[in-house]
Amino acid sequence: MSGSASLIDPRSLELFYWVVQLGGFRRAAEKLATTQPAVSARIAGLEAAVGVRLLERGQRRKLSLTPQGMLLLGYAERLLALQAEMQAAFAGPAGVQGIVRLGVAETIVHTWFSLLVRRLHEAYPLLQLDIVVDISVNLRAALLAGEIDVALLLGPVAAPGVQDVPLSEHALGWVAAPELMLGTEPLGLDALGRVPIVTYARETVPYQQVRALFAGRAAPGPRIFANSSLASIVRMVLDGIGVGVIATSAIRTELESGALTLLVVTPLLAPLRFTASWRDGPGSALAAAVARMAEAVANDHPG
Amino acid sequence: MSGSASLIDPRSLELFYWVVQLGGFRRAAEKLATTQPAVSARIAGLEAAVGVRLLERGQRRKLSLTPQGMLLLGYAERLLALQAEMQAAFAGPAGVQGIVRLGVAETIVHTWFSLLVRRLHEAYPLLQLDIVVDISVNLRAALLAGEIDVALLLGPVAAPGVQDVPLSEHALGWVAAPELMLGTEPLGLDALGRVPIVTYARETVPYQQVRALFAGRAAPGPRIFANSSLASIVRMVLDGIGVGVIATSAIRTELESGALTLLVVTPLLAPLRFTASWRDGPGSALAAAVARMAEAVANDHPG
DNA sequence: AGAGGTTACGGGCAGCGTAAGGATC
DNA sequence: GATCCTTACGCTGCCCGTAACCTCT
Repeated sequence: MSGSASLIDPRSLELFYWVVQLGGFRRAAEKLATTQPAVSARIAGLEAAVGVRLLERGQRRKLSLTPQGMLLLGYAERLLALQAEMQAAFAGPAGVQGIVRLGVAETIVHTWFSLLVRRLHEAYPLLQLDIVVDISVNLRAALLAGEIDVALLLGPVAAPGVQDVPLSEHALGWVAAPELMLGTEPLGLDALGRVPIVTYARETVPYQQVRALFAGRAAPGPRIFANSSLASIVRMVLDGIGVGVIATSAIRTELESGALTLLVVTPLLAPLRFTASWRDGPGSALAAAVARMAEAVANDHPG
Repeated sequence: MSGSASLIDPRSLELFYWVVQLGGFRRAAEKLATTQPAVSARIAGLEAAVGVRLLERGQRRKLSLTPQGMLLLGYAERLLALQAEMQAAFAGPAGVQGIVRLGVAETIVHTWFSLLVRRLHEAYPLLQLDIVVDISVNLRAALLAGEIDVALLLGPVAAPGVQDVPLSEHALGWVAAPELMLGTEPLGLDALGRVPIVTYARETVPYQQVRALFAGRAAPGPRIFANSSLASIVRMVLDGIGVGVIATSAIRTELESGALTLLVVTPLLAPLRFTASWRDGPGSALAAAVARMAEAVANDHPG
């Protein structure tokens, strides 16, 4: 009957845990930095070991747990928690090692992100980072899909199993190259509507904010140049293509050198509120440490 | 400093646990069916992983734990207990597998032992047995040294960490070949003292009992042939060398066929009280199962 | 001198990755 | 057709066992 062949391998158990958490073999393979066939084989081995099916991978491309799978998942969680506790008890900060997949919004890349990386490297010399830069909406999806472990994004993510800690606020500013000669007087929306507005990509908060400002006005909406690359946006504004809506903290150098000037505009744009967000659970200690470090660095460098 | 190289391997943790429990690398290697170099390597790996020494193997050929070793041992116990619980939850009886090193007193070998083996094989088809037959005093030492997992011996062992369950009693009988013509009348010690007495080895309970019977008597003590092999003892008695002191249950066939006759002797010898004894602790479930099975079989076959 | 632990070295095998094959929407 | 899981296969690298060496009683 139940051909219980070998003993339950703790290593496979971790894989099983992540397969369930992330809802797929492929996801788990990514998370654990291996390949899908390896995951298949290990899960198959686990099922052989317990003698029954653990996962129903049949219908609607959705994985579901068998009753025994539920039972095993419970043990897996307890075992992983205990292991994590043990590792933590022995590995001082200098001994911590592992891979953290970190998603970062571009604004943060252009402010204090490299400082965070440096601090992390000092505190955890063995830590490896896989860095993905993308817009917040994509980072959020990636975090929920388990493709990244921590995200520094416009948050909070506010999803079950995800922790958020607030980082510093970054004010959005209207900026332009001096050659546009928009002056230093307060400007209204009418004045702005006549030049192109250069800002972040279509799915982002700043883009939506700008769009909302002009919505419902009689005058025709402004031309908005959405751009997924912050460096590119800055270039365009420097070149006088239009006015930019950019987090001022990301262009501190250009503002201080006078290459860009800050316009006084009413109404104000709401500041960007970033969070460090990570999936909670066993083994999330590293992710949490990264998030906490980000919090500390952000506090040292207010937007 | 602490060159924390890799993660703590649960497999090595089990080895570490047994090294501490059994007080030596060699013992642990035996227990886990591997070699001493393998144990050395794994412990060294473990110490590299946590970055500190776990065992002091210096002085007086005695292993002692460092403080970190104590800490790790605690985690090892918790982890192993959890693993054992998980295995038990999944492995129905038919799925149980493992190796049990079983020590057996020879008297039991000659009564119901083969039935026990058969029952065990039926109940746990994947169970492997390593059987050692020896006299009880040696079995006790082997059990305490961790060289065997369960012993069926003249008990109880009555040591910390060792569980005892009583098995059936086996009466010791005075027996002789009919040709000796000792009759069916009650015999006294004087009559017995004139013929050699054949019984178990010098370190055994029956030998000591016989010796004690004649101690303090004026008459010269009897000649006692101590023999470590029960088969050999029976052979000698069958051949008329002398009278035997043997557990009657072990020579049921010979008594029923009339090849040996039971003598009526006063005073009576105390019956042999066997126990099934095993080391308690994580992973002892199999050993306990064997002991319980022995108890059941013994109850079915009273001495 | 003998038991216990370490070091050195060769071979076997588990488990991984690549690549091709279904199945299901 | 795209996505996800499974199967097939060759290979690497880990870990074990054998053997020689060291150390302490």
